[in-house]
Amino acid sequence: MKQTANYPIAIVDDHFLFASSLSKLVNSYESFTVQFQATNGKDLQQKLETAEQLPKIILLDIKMPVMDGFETAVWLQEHYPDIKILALSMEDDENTILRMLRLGANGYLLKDIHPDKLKVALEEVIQKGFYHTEKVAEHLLHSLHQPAKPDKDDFRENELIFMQLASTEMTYSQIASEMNLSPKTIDGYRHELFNRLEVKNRVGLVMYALKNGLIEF
Amino acid sequence: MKQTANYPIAIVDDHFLFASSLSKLVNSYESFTVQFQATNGKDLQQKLETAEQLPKIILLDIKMPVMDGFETAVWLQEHYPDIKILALSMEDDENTILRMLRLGANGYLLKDIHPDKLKVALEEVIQKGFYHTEKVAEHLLHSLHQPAKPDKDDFRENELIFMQLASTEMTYSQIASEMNLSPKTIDGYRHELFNRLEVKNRVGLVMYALKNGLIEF
DNA sequence: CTCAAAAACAGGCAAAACCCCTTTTCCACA
DNA sequence: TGTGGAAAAGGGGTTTTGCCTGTTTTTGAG
Repeated sequence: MKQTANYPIAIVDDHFLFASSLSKLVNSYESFTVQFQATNGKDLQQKLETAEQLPKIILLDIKMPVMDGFETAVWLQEHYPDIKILALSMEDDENTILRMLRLGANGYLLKDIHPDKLKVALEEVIQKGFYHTEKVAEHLLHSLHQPAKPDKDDFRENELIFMQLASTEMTYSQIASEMNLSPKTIDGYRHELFNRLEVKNRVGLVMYALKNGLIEF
Repeated sequence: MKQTANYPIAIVDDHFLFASSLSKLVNSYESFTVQFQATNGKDLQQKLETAEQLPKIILLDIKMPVMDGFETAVWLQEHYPDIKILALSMEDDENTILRMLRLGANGYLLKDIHPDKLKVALEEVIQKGFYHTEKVAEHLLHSLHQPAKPDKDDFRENELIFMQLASTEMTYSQIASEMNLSPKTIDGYRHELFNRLEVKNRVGLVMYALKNGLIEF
């Protein structure tokens, strides 16, 4: 048996089948061993507290119930800054990637990569501290030329509520009473948002909000 | 080494990392061996043609580029009716499940199941010819009480085009000229759809169409 | 070829959406 | 404490949408 360093890995993904399969794959790499799996951020918190040994790298899914990848990354940065985070996601949405990297992820892998890349990624994160695929780099470069997509933080609470309600069949005056505001204030919200987002009408506003994840549908 | 039956399996999933990981898992079951992986339906077609041995079961993802799970299931039914299909998806949307089962899938697994269930599912499909989790059964029972969600086939081509255009910032008269129809005809489409879909206005129509996958956004 | 169903088209009217500009209210902060 | 800027509210308009009640044209089965 060869004597090589063996790094403990944790996998956080709500898709149990995927997480388990991925474990098998990671365990087949001789330098890495999956220490535990968690199904969301909360679950991870508990498992880290009771762990006798901390994982070196956490493979972190983004879309999860209860506590998603973003929240988890923030929490990890605060409580376990030494653990490297490798985000693992299907979303190749530029905003998502950027957001995750800004939150301190040491790499961003798309779930459709070749398994060999995962091994390389793990190794590079251990050695260099980070890893990025060409695809992610490409996306990042692209996003430099593309105007930044908006975030929920770019809007006031009332604006978000208004947009959510604008996506229903309510008239503006109904929205006004729902929000305990004058119809004229709603008129103002609309005008302001139309201008800022460069949309021409209510449908345009709703589609914009949906496309950018500002409202649920 | 125990001497047990060994069934060949094929995996069709565009997420290469998941497919590869899943292979490891399936290969760890002594009665099953992954014969090949494909990244979409087209890819599967080619690999089946050149395969010296046909897989007994195909683990089939639904959302895939090029040729998705639905198309693939139809094609398989026609060309290789003996191969069992186990649909494997994240969507627990009732319509999707029903549609897949109607297209001849012998089982429907959600990607967040426990890996043990996959083993059971594979075994049962071999023995009984089908397998369904409680969750799927539950969804199916639920769908009996829930009115059936609409399909693209429930709409005429023009209605779908109209709905797609209604989700833009165009006015109805602009939509009319875009579709080379009189504004009054568009008026008629709208009236008809509002009635049938029980929506009150354009936003309601657009949201309905989006929720039911009738239009892209 | 015939005829009934459907699809397309139409006028008119009220309501809602949209637009521009002004005034009041509120609150942070100097 | 009063003041400047932002949020809220208002007045008064045009355009678009939504909803009737119809008529004409197209389509397709027999």
